[in-house]
Amino acid sequence: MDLPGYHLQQHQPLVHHPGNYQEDLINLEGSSTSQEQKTEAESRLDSEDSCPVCGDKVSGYHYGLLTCESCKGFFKRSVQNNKHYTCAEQQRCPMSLSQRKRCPFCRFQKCLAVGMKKEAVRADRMRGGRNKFGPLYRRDRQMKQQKVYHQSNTDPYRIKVETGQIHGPHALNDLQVVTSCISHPLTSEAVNQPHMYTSCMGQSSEPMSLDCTVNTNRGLTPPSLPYPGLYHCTFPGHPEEKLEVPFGYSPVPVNYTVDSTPNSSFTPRSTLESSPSSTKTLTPNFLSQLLEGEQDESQLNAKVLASLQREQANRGKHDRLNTFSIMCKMADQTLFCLVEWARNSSLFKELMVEDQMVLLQSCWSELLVLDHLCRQVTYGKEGCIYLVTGQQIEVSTIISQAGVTLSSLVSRTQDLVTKLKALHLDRHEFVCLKYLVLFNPDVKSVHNRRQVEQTQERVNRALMEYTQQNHPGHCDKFGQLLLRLPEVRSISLQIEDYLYQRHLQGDLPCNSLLTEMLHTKHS
DNA sequence: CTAGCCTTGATG
DNA sequence: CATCAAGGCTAG
Repeated sequence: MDLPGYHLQQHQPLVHHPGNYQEDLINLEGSSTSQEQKTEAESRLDSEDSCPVCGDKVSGYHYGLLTCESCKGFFKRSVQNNKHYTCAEQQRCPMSLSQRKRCPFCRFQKCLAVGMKKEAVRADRMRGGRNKFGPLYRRDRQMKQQKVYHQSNTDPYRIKVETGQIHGPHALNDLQVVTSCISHPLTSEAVNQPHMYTSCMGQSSEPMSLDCTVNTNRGLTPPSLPYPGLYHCTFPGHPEEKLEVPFGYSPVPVNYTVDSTPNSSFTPRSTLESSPSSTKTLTPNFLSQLLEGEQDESQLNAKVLASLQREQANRGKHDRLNTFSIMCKMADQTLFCLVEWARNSSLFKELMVEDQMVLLQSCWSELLVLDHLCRQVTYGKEGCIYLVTGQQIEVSTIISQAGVTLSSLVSRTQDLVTKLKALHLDRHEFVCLKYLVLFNPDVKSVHNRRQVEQTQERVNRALMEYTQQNHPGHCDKFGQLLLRLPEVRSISLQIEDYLYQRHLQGDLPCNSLLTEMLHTKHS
């Protein structure tokens, strides 16, 4: 079995057998030999100083980060000679010690994706001395030292998992830990924060049916509504939560006008109710009501994690989901929650169902990206990605094991996280951005364009007032937030392309809302 | 073209 | 003066 996109083998130059996810899982179940354990430990130690581009031995900081000598030279030649390579494949060639020579295009792309800096190649070819990245290297070194100290002392992930298993310290990388948590609920319970196992665990202990109603109703739905999954589905892990909207039902009269009843379903609320902040905006209740639809993160974590664990448990030992599939399932369930969020939103309910569908079809990936970004800004630690299950993966682990496209996606997204963290994006602003993305009047085939437009403008105004009132010192936070949206869109489009490619290769788990969304756009 | 080794020179 | 990231050189 191979692990598409996660070229584990590149990363483990000393491993005798190529990286094999299924084997990793089996090993975790206690069948690994001491030889295998040794190689895993070796590979873990290797990953500490292996080149993020090809996995070879690091020779020092070059052009912005720790790389090997050959990638340093390759990057230098490429930039100095202004090389323009082309890829004979799909621009996602694997990069490893043995394969790095095959495709200079993908190698160079990966160099850029992991963060090698063209600016560090000197135009004047001056030798010796230091450049402006000197301080960066020093900080990086300090950070790495702190991280090693932190991990060996306080990181609950590694310590708990490893004491639970037979492995010595650093035997597992983050991805293996995350996936093994899903495969071994008992282990992960010890691994994750205790608060995650409070409210949701008992809700549905029966086996999940992932091929819930997402696709099975396809034949029964009217042809005019090409998108059965969107409105006929249950949360994968919660069959009892059946939330179906009859297709003929439209909550708003056809002759709806915004001016006569601008927010019929948006009644002002008592001030006794939990208002998350003391905002003195003209529309404080409007914002707090937008915020009401937000799901509690720890409940969401537990729900998704439990659902994935159930799915994995129901699979045969040799039928386990691989890392990529697990990530897809996470995205799929997040997507499901986002669709639910929209459908439960009073503003959204005011739209006609057809418009609801085209809006969601148009912006689902942007909502996913926004949701991910908010999670990182709120919970993500420096250099880590916080998953919807509450688990964390180090960015460097992903980048070192991912293909070119995925690496660049992760890098772009992390750059955006950094910018949003610097802006101190809060929950109110995040909700507004979600609504701004959802109510996009430029979507083709929206019937009631004016209604969408006016809602978007209303949210936009609320966001502007909120940022001005709550961050008066931060000049133009509003504008800065809006300026991030084009990048969100761009990333989401790249993700759609990537996922569709993987889907065509049969890498995506079937029967998912995700694949259905991808199909709708490409049909 | 690749990649290992060599030379250079600002920085602390 | 040691360090170490730049660029240079060259056999394969």
